Amino acid sequence: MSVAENVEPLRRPGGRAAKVREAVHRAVLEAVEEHGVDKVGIPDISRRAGVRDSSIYRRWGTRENLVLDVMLSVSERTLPLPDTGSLRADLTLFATALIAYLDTPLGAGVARALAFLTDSEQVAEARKAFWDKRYEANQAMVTRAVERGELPAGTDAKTVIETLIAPIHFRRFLTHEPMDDRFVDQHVTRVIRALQSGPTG
Amino acid sequence: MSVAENVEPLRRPGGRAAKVREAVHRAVLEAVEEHGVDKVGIPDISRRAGVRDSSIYRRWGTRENLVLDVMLSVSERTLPLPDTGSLRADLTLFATALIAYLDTPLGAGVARALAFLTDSEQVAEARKAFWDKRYEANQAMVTRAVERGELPAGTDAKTVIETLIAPIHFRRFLTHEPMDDRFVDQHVTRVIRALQSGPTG
Amino acid sequence: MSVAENVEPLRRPGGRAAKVREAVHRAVLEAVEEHGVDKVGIPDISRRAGVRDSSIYRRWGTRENLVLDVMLSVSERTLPLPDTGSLRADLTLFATALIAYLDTPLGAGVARALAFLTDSEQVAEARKAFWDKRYEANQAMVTRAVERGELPAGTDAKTVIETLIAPIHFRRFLTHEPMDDRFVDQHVTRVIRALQSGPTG
Amino acid sequence: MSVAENVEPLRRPGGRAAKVREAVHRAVLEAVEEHGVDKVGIPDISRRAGVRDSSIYRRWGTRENLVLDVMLSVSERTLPLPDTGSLRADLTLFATALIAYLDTPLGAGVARALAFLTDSEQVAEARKAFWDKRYEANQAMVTRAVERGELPAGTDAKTVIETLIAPIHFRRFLTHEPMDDRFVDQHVTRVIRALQSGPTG
DNA sequence: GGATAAGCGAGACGGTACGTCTCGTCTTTTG
DNA sequence: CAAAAGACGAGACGTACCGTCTCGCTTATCC
Repeated sequence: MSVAENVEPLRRPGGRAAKVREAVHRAVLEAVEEHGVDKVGIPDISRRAGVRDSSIYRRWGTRENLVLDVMLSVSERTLPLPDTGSLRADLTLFATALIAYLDTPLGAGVARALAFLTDSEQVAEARKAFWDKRYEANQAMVTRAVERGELPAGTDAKTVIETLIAPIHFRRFLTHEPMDDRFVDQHVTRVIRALQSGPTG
Repeated sequence: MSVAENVEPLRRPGGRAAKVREAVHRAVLEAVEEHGVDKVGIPDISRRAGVRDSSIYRRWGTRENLVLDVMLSVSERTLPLPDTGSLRADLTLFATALIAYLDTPLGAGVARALAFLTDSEQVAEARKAFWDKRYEANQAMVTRAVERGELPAGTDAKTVIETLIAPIHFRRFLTHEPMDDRFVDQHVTRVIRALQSGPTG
Repeated sequence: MSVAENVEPLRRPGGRAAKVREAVHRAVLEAVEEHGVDKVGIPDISRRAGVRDSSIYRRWGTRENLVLDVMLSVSERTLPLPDTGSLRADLTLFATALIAYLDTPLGAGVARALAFLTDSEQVAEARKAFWDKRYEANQAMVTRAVERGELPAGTDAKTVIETLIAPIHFRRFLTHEPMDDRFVDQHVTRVIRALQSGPTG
Repeated sequence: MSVAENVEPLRRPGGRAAKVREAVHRAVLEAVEEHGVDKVGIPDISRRAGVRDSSIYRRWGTRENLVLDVMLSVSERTLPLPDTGSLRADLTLFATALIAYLDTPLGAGVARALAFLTDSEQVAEARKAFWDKRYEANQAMVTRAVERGELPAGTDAKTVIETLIAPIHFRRFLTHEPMDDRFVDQHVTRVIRALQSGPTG
């Protein structure tokens, strides 16, 4: 049971309810892009959307629910799934796109929201769903590499993706270190090595 | 010039100033451990420390400054620097300790604070200092491995540490996936492979 | 447009808004009577009225607005309008009543508030309205005296009242000299003489 | 026992004590002229005078004492004592000068301070002294008029002055109505009439 | 198509955090 | 050791935000 379903009264599209929902969603995205996810306040949203704050509270209950709902509805926008015929090129492209996306207020907002919203049943669920989808979406990239013999048979797609994206998120959100093409290149090299069979220390 | 220096009037230890400082620091740590870093409010701190909120504002100016100061003053507590004679064992021990530390309210608090405090000159500085120290503290582990021939000559210590800790932080703060010994073992294996010379895709 | 109108959301009497308003007004009057108008603080009012300070700020914005609003709403309570058939008796009665009223915490409070509130558009307006009403309310006293021939035709009512009340306020607020019946008697005598035609030096 | 004596440690003039005193006095006058007597704050004074606030507190104890002390030391500046040979002209000149003086920040400040400082033994004393001196200073004006036969023998000087200045203070401090030459002229006329023997209603 | 139920606009309010400012006291440091 | 320097305690002031509630009206839905 997703937050959205929990929270969204299913009404005929185009009706008043839908209009309010869209206006508010748009407003939240706008606000997130401007000030970051933890500065988004209901009054601001209310003004931007031209919707009374009481209506927002009636529908979403709390700021957190609202933000979460919007973030999830937006998490659909998946990153490009490269298919160049080479694992190295695929990973490089994907990493570059991810870095660019995370520099987007939206990209950063979604990740931050998922990461740092106060924990609750719903948030945990939403988070899991989000990352599951992320991992799943990029499975093909790995499958193809295995088929091409670039990765050992039985390689776990999720592990590959995680190994690839973890340091990127780490730099982006924890250390705030910049990432240039050189970093991406070396990082991809390490990822590929990490996934080969070979010496284990 | 660190935040702490910027903010702390250097007075004779044991004097009133020092007493207030200590009480407030203790209170912040307590509060961080209880509710997490972003729920720490001045009134709460004020009550816990038995220090007037106005005194806190006089000294630290804003909540953010205060939290940052405390987090930094605590960042001294460095993690153990294992020296078992084997890179694999060293990394395993370190990773395990890190995971345990990050499950500590304090460990989580420090990282979250550094990661998510509203950006400012000071916060950026403090963050850089924190991570620099982290990386530097663990340099010996790598140096010794290189000397033992477990890692190629010229291996960058920072890269090793980053490769090791990034996925741990990623899981801890972004995906919130649990990490058991098996994960650590496989992860360390990947890290060691990643740092060898070998196929690059 | 008076402060009160500016500030008072006209809501259904008996509703919550009205209850809050009344509680606060009552509290302000109480406080004014106890400590004088310039010691009335929002926290005190808030406690007395059992109304959150934030609600008071929402409605009145500043302490000054609140005090002013209350003072004005109270300025309705007009002094008695004597009609004894004799100007001298009328003035004496009125002066005596005024002196008694100004010794009231409320009377003193209103006058002091009007006199010494920090100047602003609104305060100036309110002050003018207050005194206009005061002067107007007592016009009849003069009109009747003129009709009886006790004062020259064309005598300005406001001048009469001002001549009567100015020294009373002067003593009450500036010199703090006491005023007894003898003072009133002599004062009224001088007022009546002052308003006759006659030698002008 | 005056406030000043009570409060001023008698030190050698020209010494450091005297310097501080002068600087603070000057600062208070400056501040009074700029913002009015009830907005004068110790921090402001402290900055202006280049004297630590704690030094001010050590010497004067409270803001009120300080203001009072300064106001009194300044109350010496007496208004001109006209001597034109005509009561009417004397009163007109005096009234005009008074009005101008009360429009001065200093003039207004002194009167307001005396009128509205929180009541206390000392304030009451100081107030009485101030007005006594005021009345006394202008006695000659009346004496001469009596000698010239412009006022009845036995006319009380204080009454004359009070009758003259009360409405001026009333307008200046209570109603805030402006006073022009025409007002002064008519007012003086009324004062003179009021003090004659004649009909009393 | 008219009754009815759901939701919205409007406007407070309670509760609370934040940060600024002032007054007067107290301690620490310095000449 | 006394005055200067510098907090500190106490508390008012005003702003902003979150979440709740009430009331009246407009829409959508349903009989």
